[in-house]
Amino acid sequence: MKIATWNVNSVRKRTGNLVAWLEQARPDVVVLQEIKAQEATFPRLEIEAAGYRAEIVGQKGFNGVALLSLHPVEITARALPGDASDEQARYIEGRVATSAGPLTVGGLYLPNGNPIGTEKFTYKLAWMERLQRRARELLAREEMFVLGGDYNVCPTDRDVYDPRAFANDALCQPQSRAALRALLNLGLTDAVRAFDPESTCYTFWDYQAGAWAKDWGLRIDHLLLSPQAADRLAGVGIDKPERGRPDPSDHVPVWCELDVAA
DNA sequence: ATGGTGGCGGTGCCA
Repeated sequence: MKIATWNVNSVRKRTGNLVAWLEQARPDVVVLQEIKAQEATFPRLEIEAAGYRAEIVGQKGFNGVALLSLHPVEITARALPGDASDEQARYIEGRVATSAGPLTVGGLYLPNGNPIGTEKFTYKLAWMERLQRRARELLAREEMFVLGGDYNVCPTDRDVYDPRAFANDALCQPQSRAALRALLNLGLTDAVRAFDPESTCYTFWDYQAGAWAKDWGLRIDHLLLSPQAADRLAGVGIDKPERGRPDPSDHVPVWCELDVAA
């Protein structure tokens, strides 16, 4: 089974690119971030015509996440537990059946947190604490899960085209990185790094300043796997050509292949 | 060069 994540930066603006990618890449499950849409404006017909069922947690104008699947899904969360007052649409989670038992897929859009020194950065760190608690709950089940999404954290300086330029950026703060490491230290596997510990493996290139042409990228979209999922990890990929298409998102899809059947 | 680009929504905010 192929599990993917993609920050599409408006699902309406990206409907053409998204459907073409779904037809070609054919992920079994994909989580989308920054759909910037609610049900009324979500391109459900186009996505269903490509063979996918779609569950969304929408928000007008900002944020918004979705879970698309070729197979039946039981939605297990429409928000990250731990703060009932948090109204931002940043988390969706579902379960699909596989030949090796249930697979839980979480899709997350982790707060950007800029600028540091503000309540936005505080919110980011608090959100990461909640994500760690959710990961602990899922780990206790001793089942396969994948937490995929736009983490808005560059794990190390190797994941940044110019670490000095990002020294004061929320994506590269020691606290952000420590919170991501804490998640990994629970026993999760960064799927891309499991296969490629050295290359840059960027997943995002800013629209500004010709970043794509100069390969000024960041690695901020990740797939974190439970031990039971990591044991079946068969391959990973970053669909970099998507960034070079007309009207691209500033992020590209990241996917992993698990050695299980639907 | 304190810029630059893109999306939303119809003005600044967010990334």
